[in-house]
Amino acid sequence: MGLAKTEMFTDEQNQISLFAKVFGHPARVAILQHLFKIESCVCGDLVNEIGLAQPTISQHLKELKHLGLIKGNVEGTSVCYCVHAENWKAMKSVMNEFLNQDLEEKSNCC
Amino acid sequence: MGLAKTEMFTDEQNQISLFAKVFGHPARVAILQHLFKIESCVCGDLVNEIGLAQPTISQHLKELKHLGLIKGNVEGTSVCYCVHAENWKAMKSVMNEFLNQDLEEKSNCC
DNA sequence: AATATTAATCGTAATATTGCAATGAAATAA
DNA sequence: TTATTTCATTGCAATATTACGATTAATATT
Repeated sequence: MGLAKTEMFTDEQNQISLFAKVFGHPARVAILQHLFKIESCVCGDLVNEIGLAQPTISQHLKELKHLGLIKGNVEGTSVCYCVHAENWKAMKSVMNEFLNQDLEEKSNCC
Repeated sequence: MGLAKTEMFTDEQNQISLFAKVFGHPARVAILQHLFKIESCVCGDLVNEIGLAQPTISQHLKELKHLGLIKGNVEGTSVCYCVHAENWKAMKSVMNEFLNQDLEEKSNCC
């Protein structure tokens, strides 16, 4: 079979894995880093910056947008993409709660 | 084609995406949460806790171990898995650096 | 030794992801 | 209108992932 049924897991587990999955490809990491670095909208030059074809970049942007992590503004013939600040913050809090779980020293058996 | 060539991206981007990918499945998130919650080694009862077959859980554990996030100790016929504290901490710092990037307000165009 | 228990591995089917050429849609420029 | 530019969409082919039955390996128990 393919993927596990989401009913098997908690909403939180599904949400974490959805966020993580979108970060699970270096092209999407690169896109996001670039959007952050430029501190502004970035239009079609993502295709030039990252060495992938335009449809491929477009597809990765679509996934990021679908999750709400970025938003796109049409400006003439080009489209301006930005990090969606509030949604990024919300994602961060979900991921941080997961990543910052602490191990209790008392019962570290391995 | 399949996956992008890692040469196209920075080591950091590849590392982030590798960590994220392993969190990109709810079963692995559930396994890790369980390992944290129990605050100790967990052996075969992961199979009972999570509703997946034993080979499937074993495969997920293998991926987590391969990335170094958990370690396994053989104890008789059973195996005890724990979060690898130092490696988890190292992973956290890589992921936090990525997640905690800040947007500059000055040029938020969208 | 024979049996039971636990977990890893193998093989394979089902599904998802990735990448891109080709094409289409929408706005602009000539 | 007729290019031109920019990006989205479609339609594949290649590859990766997921899940599990069957089997194997290793230890424990009888």
